[in-house]
Amino acid sequence: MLTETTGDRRSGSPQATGRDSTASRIASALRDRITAGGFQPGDQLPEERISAGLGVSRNTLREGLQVLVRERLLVHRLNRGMFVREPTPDDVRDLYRARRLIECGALREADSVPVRVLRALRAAVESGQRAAAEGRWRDVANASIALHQAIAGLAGSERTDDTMRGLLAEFRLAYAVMTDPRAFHEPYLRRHPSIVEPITAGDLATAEARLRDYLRDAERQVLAAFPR
Amino acid sequence: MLTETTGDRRSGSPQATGRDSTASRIASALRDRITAGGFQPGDQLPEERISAGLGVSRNTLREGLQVLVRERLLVHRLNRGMFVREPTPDDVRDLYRARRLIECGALREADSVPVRVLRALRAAVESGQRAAAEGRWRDVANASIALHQAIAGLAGSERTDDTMRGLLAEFRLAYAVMTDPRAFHEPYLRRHPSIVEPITAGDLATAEARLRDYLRDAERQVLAAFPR
DNA sequence: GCATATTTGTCCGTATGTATA
DNA sequence: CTATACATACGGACAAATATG
Repeated sequence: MLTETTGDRRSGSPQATGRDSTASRIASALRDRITAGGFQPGDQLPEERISAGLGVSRNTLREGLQVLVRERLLVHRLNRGMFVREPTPDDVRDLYRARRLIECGALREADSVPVRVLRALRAAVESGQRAAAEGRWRDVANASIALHQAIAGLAGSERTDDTMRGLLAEFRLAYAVMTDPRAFHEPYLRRHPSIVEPITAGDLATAEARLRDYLRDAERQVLAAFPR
Repeated sequence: MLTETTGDRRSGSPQATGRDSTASRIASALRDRITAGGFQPGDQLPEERISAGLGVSRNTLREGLQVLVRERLLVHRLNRGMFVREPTPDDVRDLYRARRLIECGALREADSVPVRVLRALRAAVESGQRAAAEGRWRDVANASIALHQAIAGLAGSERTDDTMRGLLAEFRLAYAVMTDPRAFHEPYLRRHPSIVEPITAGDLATAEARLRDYLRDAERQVLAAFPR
């Protein structure tokens, strides 16, 4: 079931283009739905149904979908259509390699920790713990993602931020195979403070070492959660 | 002048789709032309002219262009059209930050150097020197790019390779501001062997240190080459 | 293995809005 | 200020590929 949204076309002005093109708004809307779990990996996105649901033409929809293919959230099978990507174990290994490079690298290259990043780190830890206490495991995942995004932000590079966003979006697809989000997130939740704490203290080397262990363990556990 | 290609539509069968969609072939064709300098930064790509030149409909062209926007080779100005990106000094700084993270990180994380990478490194050094000797400065740039791509390949991650490809493609746009390619590439050409040599010897730490210096100097010089 | 229905791939025409000479 | 050129977005068409009974 695809539960088409009614579409959030600004009703204020007749054909409010808002700020950017319809195609990019379509891409954002679908990206949000995919990463929020609105589609499952492997689901097809039939052009007719989706375009009707979003209230755009098929051509415009296809423009938007190209972007998501480039972001690896969708795969295109010629003459078959668009499908939500199903990450393989190899994908997971690749994702963790890329994350190690960026996150550990960001910690190593950073010569200072901007307050902006510190605040983001602390906010992520706190909101993660609050969400866990209330059993909102989806929000726990969001907090974890925000934390790792903040770490990547230490590199101070827009492009790196963007790359990281893409990797983490792909990760959400991998999370979808998790049957028990609590069992997965809870142990790592506890380790978040042990990474953020040395960052606060300016000891980035310790933070990097702990992050490296954390990522290694997480990789193992994600892989273990794969069927077969 | 845009020197439209005649298009390589298979004449054997009526509409041979070859292997992948027309949109992605369009994207590849335009990406090649942009990175090869077939368009200058700032050039507009009018839909009518380009689609006619490539022998595809405007709809199909627009699908392909989305990909290049996502790759940052084109910028989309609403109601104005698509333009080849003009990197700013800030972009250059960001690109070098991202490159340092990936290239130096790849050297650090690597625990071994696959023969495949070694061969690529040596081939890049050699073809660069040959091209320089014959004054083919565009090929010198290509060799340099191949070398850095190979270094990133040490990470052993497809996604990292892809990220690197994107960064280097953007770099070609920045090179376009260089008035004198020889003056820019020659000094770095000499430093290539000093980076590859320790890699061959398995001394990745030395290679990383030299690469870091190299990137710092290159960044300075690229920035210096910017007008104003 | 066949006939049929569905979906994709690609094109065209066009109404409307926006910028520029 | 009005042409003119161009981009935006839609809808319809139809062949080819694929799924379905």
